[in-house]
Amino acid sequence: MAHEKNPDPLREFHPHNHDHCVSDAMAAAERICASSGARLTPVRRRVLEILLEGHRPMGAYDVLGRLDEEGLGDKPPVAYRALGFLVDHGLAHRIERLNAFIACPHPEAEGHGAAFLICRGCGTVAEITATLPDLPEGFRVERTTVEAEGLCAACTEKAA
Amino acid sequence: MAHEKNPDPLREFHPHNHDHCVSDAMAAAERICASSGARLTPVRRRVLEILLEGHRPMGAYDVLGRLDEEGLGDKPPVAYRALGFLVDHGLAHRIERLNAFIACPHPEAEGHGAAFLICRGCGTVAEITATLPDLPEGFRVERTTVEAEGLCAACTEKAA
DNA sequence: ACCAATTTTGTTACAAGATAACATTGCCTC
DNA sequence: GAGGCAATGTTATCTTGTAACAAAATTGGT
Repeated sequence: MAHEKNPDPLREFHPHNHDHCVSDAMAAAERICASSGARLTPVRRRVLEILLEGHRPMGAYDVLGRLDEEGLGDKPPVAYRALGFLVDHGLAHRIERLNAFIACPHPEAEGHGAAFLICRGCGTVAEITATLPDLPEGFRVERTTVEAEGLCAACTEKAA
Repeated sequence: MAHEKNPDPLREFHPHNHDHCVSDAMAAAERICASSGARLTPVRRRVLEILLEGHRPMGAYDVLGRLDEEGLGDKPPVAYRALGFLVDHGLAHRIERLNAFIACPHPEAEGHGAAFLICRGCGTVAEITATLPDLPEGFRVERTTVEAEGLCAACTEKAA
């Protein structure tokens, strides 16, 4: 099987073989779409690749710029629609604090409460799994946004 | 003393004497600014009142519209600067999912990790205190954004 | 009281982010 | 191959947010 459960949650902050991230996540995306009947069309697939290759949060207009270079579209809705599809299917996430999008590194482990560590030094974002504790009764939670901004280990050292 | 520790965290979802929210929070804001040397100037004070009276998240341009009606300014930086001041001093919070701002109902209980319950039915937002569990070592968290979208009890019933 | 330094306000002009609305094309099903 | 639905193409506009600089007000030192 393909997905161990996110072996090193802070992997993003260290050097690692990034080609594997891309190919693993693309394969997972194919499986997910195949099994749910969702259509991973060329633009959608390419946007996911762009996010995975970028390996950092990208604004919709950053993505659109890439699409434009490749002749895949130059109007905002092109990017927003593809990104919307990816987010809806759990293949990418929106980082609210950054108005940006990032590929999900392990989309098959989903249902999970995703949380994000955002390094303000280097801009790297790591996705981790975090469950919110003890919210009061009487409110039915449907979606959560959990984002922590701070400094990764390397940037903390540099700043010292 | 003024602040018990947020007796009913879901108060926002029920009828309550809202004048008390406004006057209590304004008094707390005065104390906080006085003790920290921050200047609660007329526009800043009025923006805080507007947020408290609105009692729900308001966009910067909603606030600006109110200021304009009152002759206090009609250019975006006027609103953004006042809102920035209030957020910096813990008197208001930014709700990232909504690109909006809401007054903090108990600014003197701060240092707290604020979290927000956003009802997608009625638009009400309640601020609660929640501490994030077990983030991995090796990342120094400075600020957190925790927002949960869902349905409050009343809206859940209506939807049933 | 006066001066210098700092903070706050006023204003212009944009930059950046996002979507509504509608026309067109492609895809699947019967 | 006709009808229905999903996806794309396109226009135009709307919302949100800021950089940059000028002017005024406040503070603090002497």
